[in-house]
Amino acid sequence: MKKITIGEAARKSGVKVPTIRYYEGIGLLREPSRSEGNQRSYEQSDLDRLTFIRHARELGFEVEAIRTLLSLQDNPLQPCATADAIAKARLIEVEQRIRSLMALKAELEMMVEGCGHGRVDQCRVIEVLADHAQCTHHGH
Amino acid sequence: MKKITIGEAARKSGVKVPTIRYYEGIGLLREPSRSEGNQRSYEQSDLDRLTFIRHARELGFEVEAIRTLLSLQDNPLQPCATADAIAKARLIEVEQRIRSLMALKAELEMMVEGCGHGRVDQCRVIEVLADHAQCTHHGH
DNA sequence: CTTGCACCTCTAGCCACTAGAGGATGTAGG
DNA sequence: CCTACATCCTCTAGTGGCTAGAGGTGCAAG
Repeated sequence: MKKITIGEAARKSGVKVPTIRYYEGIGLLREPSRSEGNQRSYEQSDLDRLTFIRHARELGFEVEAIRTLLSLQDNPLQPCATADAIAKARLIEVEQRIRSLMALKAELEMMVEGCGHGRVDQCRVIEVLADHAQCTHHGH
Repeated sequence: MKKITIGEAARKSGVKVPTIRYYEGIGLLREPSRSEGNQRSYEQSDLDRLTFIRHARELGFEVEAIRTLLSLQDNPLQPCATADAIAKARLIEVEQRIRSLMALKAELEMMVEGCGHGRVDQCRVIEVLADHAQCTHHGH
């Protein structure tokens, strides 16, 4: 089994070196064995775990959720209801966030389109910010 | 001019009491006058400013951007190109974020739909997280 | 043997708040 | 006037998820 340095692990997993050490610190990643000179030495399974973590982070899962998902991965005979629930909860969050951002987009477009590039006292951007009643979307 | 306490200002502006003090600390809000007992006393103009700030924060503008927008509001004879640029930059950010979230949504839906509610070793959620190659969207 | 990069630990900083301790003030009722 | 009790005050520290930097050690190529 060949030794993988932290730098190599970073390149292969796409997780930055300090972030790998951080994940070890918070217990997402096991403490790897060390070389004689006290340098971390990883195996393929660590790379897999790092890739899992990176992917989950990109999907916006919080570290605590990832901790749960990893422990599920480590116990493959358990029912997957928990994993399902975590993913569903995240899906709902994402859907809400999209809706909210669409409303913001509409409002920002209104501001930008209405800007006549004149002076601030006629600027739609400042005006809309100052007067919330002008928003078409009142969800916020 | 009637005195507005910080609690009233919070209720009327929708900005929480500690956040108002925080905004004062970072110089977004002027230091208000004080009562004899050293309690903050606000005016209508402070409420307007707080509402402006809250609205801008809801639109996702960063505090530094808001600082700039507020200084523009204070100098209405300036050209509004800066305000326009800030709003446009934020619009582009929002559009990118929406695109990215749509991709995440698709991926999460795939995970959730594929989950047969069986055991973890057949769970699509865990599987997709572990194997990035299964993603249809490779933007991340 | 030296150069220079990658590694080590540790602390502090980022953003925009939020929480809590410990104490002072203001107000309504008795 | 006294007593509750909410609200206010300042100050420090914590949140999440890293990131930056200081100050030092290991290791491989030339």
